[in-house]
Amino acid sequence: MIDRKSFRRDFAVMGAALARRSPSLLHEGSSWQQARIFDERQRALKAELEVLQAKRNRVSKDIGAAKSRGEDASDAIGRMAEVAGRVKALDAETKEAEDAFSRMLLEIPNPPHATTPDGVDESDNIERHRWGTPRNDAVPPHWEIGESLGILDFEAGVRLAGSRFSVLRGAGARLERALMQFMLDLHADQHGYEEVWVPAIVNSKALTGTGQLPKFADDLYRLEGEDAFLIPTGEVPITNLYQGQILDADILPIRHCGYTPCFRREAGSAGRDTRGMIRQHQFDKVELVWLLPPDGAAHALMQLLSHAEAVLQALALPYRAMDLCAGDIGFSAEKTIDLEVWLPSQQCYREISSCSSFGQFQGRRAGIRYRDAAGKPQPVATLNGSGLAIGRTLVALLENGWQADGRVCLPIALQPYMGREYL
RNA sequence: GGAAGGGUGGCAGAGUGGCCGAAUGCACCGGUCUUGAAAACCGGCGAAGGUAAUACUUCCGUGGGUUCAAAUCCCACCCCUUCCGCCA
Repeated sequence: MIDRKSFRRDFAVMGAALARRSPSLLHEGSSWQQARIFDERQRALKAELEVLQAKRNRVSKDIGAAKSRGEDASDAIGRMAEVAGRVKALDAETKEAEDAFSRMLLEIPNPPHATTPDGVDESDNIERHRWGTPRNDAVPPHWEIGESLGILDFEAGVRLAGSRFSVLRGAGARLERALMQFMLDLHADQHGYEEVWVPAIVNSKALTGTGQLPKFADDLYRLEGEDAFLIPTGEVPITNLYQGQILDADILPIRHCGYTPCFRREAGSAGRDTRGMIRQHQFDKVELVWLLPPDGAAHALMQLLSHAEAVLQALALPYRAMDLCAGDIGFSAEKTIDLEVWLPSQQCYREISSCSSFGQFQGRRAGIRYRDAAGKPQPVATLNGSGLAIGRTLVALLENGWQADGRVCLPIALQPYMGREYL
């Protein structure tokens, strides 16, 4: 959520930043425009209401005092009955305007950070750096490799749940498990994250806290008849661990890693990546989450990124890092750096990790605060990134480790977890 | 799912219509004392809006109602604890 005070004070500046995402965000009738209208209305009503409330409180106190002296107060009580009625009506009106204002604010995305480059879509993203040497020989797509090894079964996935679900068998299932364990061990032991294990079902409040709701309900699986959703990413439960809390500054930064399954309806991505396990309704991910004072966020994002990169490097997977442009970053993010792994069958880089800084946007929405040097509660800054998406890592390992003899060579780091060198 | 009890500030816990944004204790912050620390003593100490600063307003699980006035009374809902049922 954007800051209300800045919204009022720096309306033009903030609007200009938002326009970098898309000029349509500022159009007539947009949440941005409506928010301003409701805010003005809400403030005017509140001013009027508070004067009345003050009067009511004052006179009520006098009535109480008079009664305790044994005096008759029926005259004042009669006059206050009318005030009470007006307070009630005005209060309802004020609440309505306030709620409308809040609803609009929740629909406004985070203004991009100054260091987020201009651009409208992914073609405007800017490469920061590359690592590793991509192979250029002909490699079959991962689904062919997996099926011929008997470790990937897409038909079974369809039978059980429909398209975009898959089944792993034998060494494939073990590889999925090995990757989770390897990644968690790396982050917990080498990078100093505290590992957490969290629910894969959360309520709407948690999803509002991190920004998935109210705007993106269509992307989520909702449990029927309950205020409960399958998580689209571990970011939601892990960040919301601290929802509504005021944290002591000396425990910051808080840094968590955690494995969760992720569930996405993929509404609107029909036809994209329909084959294979690049885009599934259910996938596994190891997530990295930071909570910290805002001034450390930029530096922390670079550290977080390096932790995600460490996984790719340990697995000897070539990748590149991309600065996402203002038109391509997610709703809650102010800055995002994607890691894209080389997929030889497609001869291109594909997203495998997304590392974002949210500024105080999520801290404000989720009510996660810390005490600054003056002891004042302030929203924390949050950061998160995939470290990494497991399914896509498995895909990358199959293709990058594939040999002409049909076998797949496993990276050394994974061999202890797999108990073998080849698939 | 059934029954009973309960949700108050960082924590514990008092408060059953006005003098309550809320006793008290702990924790925390500042000070006195001390070589230093502890103890003791003195003072401070919830959040949000609002203001130049005050004032003022709101918040006692959530939402509604009664009343001049609600933490306190009424209704609905949510959550927690314990017991029973079920269960990995």
